Amino acid sequence: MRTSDVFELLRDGQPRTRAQLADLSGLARSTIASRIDTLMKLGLVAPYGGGVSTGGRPPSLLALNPTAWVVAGVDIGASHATAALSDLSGTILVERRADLDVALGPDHVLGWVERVVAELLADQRRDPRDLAAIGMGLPGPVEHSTGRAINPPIMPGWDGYDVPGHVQRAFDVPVLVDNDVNIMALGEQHAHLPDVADLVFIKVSTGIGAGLISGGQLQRGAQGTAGDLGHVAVARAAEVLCRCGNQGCLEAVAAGPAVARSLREVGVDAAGSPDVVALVRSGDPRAVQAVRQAGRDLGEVLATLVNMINPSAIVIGGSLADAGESLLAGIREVVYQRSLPLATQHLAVTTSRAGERAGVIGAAALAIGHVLSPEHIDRAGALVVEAGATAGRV
Amino acid sequence: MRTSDVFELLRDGQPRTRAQLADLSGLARSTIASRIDTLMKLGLVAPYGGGVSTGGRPPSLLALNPTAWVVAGVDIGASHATAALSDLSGTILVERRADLDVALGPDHVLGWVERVVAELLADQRRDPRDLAAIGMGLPGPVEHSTGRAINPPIMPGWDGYDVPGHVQRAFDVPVLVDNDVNIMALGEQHAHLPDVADLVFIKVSTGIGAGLISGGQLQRGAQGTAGDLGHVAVARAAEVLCRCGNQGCLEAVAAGPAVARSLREVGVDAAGSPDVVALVRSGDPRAVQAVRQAGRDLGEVLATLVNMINPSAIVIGGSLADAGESLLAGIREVVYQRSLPLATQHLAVTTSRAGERAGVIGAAALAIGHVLSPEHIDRAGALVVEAGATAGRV
DNA sequence: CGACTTTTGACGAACGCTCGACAGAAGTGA
DNA sequence: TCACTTCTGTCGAGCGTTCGTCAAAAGTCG
Repeated sequence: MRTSDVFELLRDGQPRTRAQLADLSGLARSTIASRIDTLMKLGLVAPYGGGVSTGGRPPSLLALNPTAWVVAGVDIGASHATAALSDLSGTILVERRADLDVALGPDHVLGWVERVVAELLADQRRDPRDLAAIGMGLPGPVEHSTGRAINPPIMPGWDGYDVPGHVQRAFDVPVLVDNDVNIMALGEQHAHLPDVADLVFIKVSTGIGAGLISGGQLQRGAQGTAGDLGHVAVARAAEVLCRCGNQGCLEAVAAGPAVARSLREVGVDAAGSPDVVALVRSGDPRAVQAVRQAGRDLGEVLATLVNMINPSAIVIGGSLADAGESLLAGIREVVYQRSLPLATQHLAVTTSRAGERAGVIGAAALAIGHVLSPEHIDRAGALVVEAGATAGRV
Repeated sequence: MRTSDVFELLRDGQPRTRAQLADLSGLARSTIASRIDTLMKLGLVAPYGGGVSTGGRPPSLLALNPTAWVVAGVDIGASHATAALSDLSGTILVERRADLDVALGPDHVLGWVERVVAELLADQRRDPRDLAAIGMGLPGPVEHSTGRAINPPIMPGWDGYDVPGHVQRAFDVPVLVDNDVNIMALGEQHAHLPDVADLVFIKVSTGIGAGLISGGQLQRGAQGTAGDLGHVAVARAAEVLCRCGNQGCLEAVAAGPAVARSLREVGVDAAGSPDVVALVRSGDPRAVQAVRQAGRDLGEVLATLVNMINPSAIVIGGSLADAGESLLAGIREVVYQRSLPLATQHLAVTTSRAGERAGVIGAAALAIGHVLSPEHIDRAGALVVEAGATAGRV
């Protein structure tokens, strides 16, 4: 069948003529035509304006049609949840956010997810059958291959729960689940496209975690616990006891609650990340200093990370990242001093481009990556051909 | 063509009958038969003893034939070089080692390589055309995609040199080049097969470097400099000046020369790693203590690495690794204390299984991975079919 | 030793994919 | 308006792949 290899040529979003596709693929124009036909039946490819005539009939430009299907991206946090609908280019069409305690358990939370996704579909006047896949992020360790949470610390009732199974009773589509920080890393990668094969996303809020994208692939590690930065040792935390029971953890000095605590110790009233951020924005020098120091502590760990996995971008997100340049300055200060020049010469250290939406964008990207994979396209193409279907039903 | 998907079923080395292959692949027995025929013409698959009859004609077992082709694995060190011939299972058939200064330049060194590989082929009475590919490791940063060294510190004359181009004038086969530590990581992965998708190899000798295999893939990073452990900061080195010009580098306290220096400071005569290892083996308590401390320093960095990329095995190699358990004990002491239980519960910290041969085994594995890739197999299969060739010539 | 069972290799039919050709459509330029 | 150019879509021919069948081969079992 190999419908997918023609699709791959259009995957970059650039419109092309049939002749160009034939040249690029080496196939005959008529072969291209029949495959384009399949893709147009699926709705994945659509005419894109008219081409410019060179003296004869003008060619028709063809391009990926991002509106063929929609996917849902869901970001479950500890105390809130966001669900969004996205087209196939990763553009968020509609979004809904709610306060929702993950501790209410999977039945309650997934019930909300299913209800809201159905509402969003209705809102967009899309047939539920236009939904091609669902991506979801959970605030704890997830076994990506099965979509189950494993020993999550803050999610009572979720351990080993079959999340895809539950959701698929409502929507019979692929459900991809991953850790929320991994999801956010994917979201940032999407915001930095094209050409970011090696990106590290750091989330600094109540805890500290990282999502690692290396060689274009999300790295999950042997037990799926890769990216656990929070409990790496840093010098300044040597005497500080962490909630994990160990001493010296990064999280114990650089996460939101730790920075707030350090401010309280010098008489500033701050309860958590939001207070700290507000103080920094108001220009409070003690808060700026405290955040910058947290950045240095973080930078100590990131310098090691840079030497080891040599990313091209480090993106800082999470609630404390809203403190902006103060945090970045501390990080850069240490990273550029402690890492090798070769590794840092093209390294960008920035705050999140996707912001609060990183999670849902990444969840949608995970779903899109699945449905636009060659295997999925070929499967869908074979179905539409054999059925002689009239529209993009799969 | 898709000869490769049948080959993939035999890739694990297990012999199977045609009927089993048909079941596994879902193809008809007759289809399997014709593909097996192609693979047997290539020599890649051969009859493997006889099967057990279940009442009728006994089936013939088929298995991958590792002797169909040979590959060369070459490990270039700073002051010595090793070249080996390997069959397709990664078994080293013959090996030659020589003192050879890499600073003599690419012409001299690659001349040696080409001469020795030709000799080894003659030694094994293999036709030079049986050579399918060459894998090579160089002691410095390498751009793997082009096979060129980039800004190598200890390889004058090699910067930007087209290594594959030179070698291919002597042997017209694919030439894969990589960093020597990456190559050794591949060698260890081969020695730990099956099922080591996440392995970190650490080489401790004059310097300290790491080869990272994550998700089954060698991770090279954005500039190809991933795995640079030597210049990560550790607490104990804070005041020590490193050859890189920075202070606090791991290498400055835990590499071979650093350990030797620390011994000289307490009056023990030791020039480098070999002396240190000899002293440890003789039971000198000061040397044991010094090596163990180097292990602790290393462990500090590795604990961070374990939390971040969550490998299933850490393998220690390089000349200082010959000091054995003393070094490992120091590493384990810190890693198991500083890393999260979830990440360490299935973590193995061991010395190299492949030992001095890790480099050539890994270089051979790199070459084998290339020639047994589906693309290469299909290309070779198409050639043998269209040519109606009589033997496994490609 | 002969009947039976199971595998093997060969063969021809069917199928699907790919290609080139051709007629029609949609513009340009005189 | 007409000749010319270029693109589109359809169609039949050709080709390779895949499959089922069948006779021969190579065992087991009574």
